[in-house]
Amino acid sequence: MDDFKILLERHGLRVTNPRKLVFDALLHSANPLSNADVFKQIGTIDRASVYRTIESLIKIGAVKEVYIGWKKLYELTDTFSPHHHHLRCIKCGKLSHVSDASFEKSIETIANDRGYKLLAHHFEIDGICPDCQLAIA
Amino acid sequence: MDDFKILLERHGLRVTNPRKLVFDALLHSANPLSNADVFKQIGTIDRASVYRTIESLIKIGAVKEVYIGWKKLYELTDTFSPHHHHLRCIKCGKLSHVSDASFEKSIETIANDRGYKLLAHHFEIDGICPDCQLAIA
DNA sequence: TTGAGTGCAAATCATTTGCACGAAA
DNA sequence: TTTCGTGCAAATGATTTGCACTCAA
Repeated sequence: MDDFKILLERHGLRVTNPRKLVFDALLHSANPLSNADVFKQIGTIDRASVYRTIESLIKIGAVKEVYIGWKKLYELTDTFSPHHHHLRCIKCGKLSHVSDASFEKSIETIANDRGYKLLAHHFEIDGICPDCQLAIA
Repeated sequence: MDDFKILLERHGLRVTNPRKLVFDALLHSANPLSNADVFKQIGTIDRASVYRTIESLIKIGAVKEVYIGWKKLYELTDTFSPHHHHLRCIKCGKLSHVSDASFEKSIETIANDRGYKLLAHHFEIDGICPDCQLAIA
């Protein structure tokens, strides 16, 4: 949270209550949250403020967008939580984090081979988790 | 197009003009299209029909959703166009198709290692294409 | 002929914007 | 004090839905 305040200040942004609340909600959530999720979870700030706050937190690099199950969600950037992707169970909705160095490496290779300067990548796996496979069988 | 008609019939769906037009628009487009793109390109059918048509084409497995630059777009499934991912230039917006067998293989490995039954995966690379790198330098 | 599919219009839901007030710096 | 950021409310935009009519089978 201190790092977050410093980041705000470094970008000339004020440390306000809504910004702290949004950051905190994302920090304490195991999964990425939608705009509406953040709004509902906090309860005391306006919808529009949630939109505007998330937007500025993205600008300063504290938050990033991810897509899970075709919805736009938000989570803290790699600065605040380690780089990972999501493995989603389509039955129970459970999300697992995936960190795989060789996978990340092959993404670099793909971009480099084609002469692209790699900036970002987005990745999600949808499947059925072990528990749900048992439940079905 | 004949395969498409057969697919519709196999699912008990009628071969209608809107369905043929939407399929045709996607078939002849080099890039995935948004709902609005399809609507504008066809011009003669209703917005709501585009939504409903795309929805049913997804159900029968003719069309799939892809995310490019955080927008929901549609393209034909692997049945009608080979499996690939997108490499996007954030400067000029150009899209390239990426097919990489070893990459696909590593996705299977990730899912298998974790005991998941792999159903689908979504992947996009954002970068700067060779042309735009030259233009900047 | 007849019911699935369409167009139209209205409803709903998500997101953005303008403005005046409140609170960080 | 002086703006920046917020809440409120209204505007915009995207998507969905109900209904009556049309046309594929």
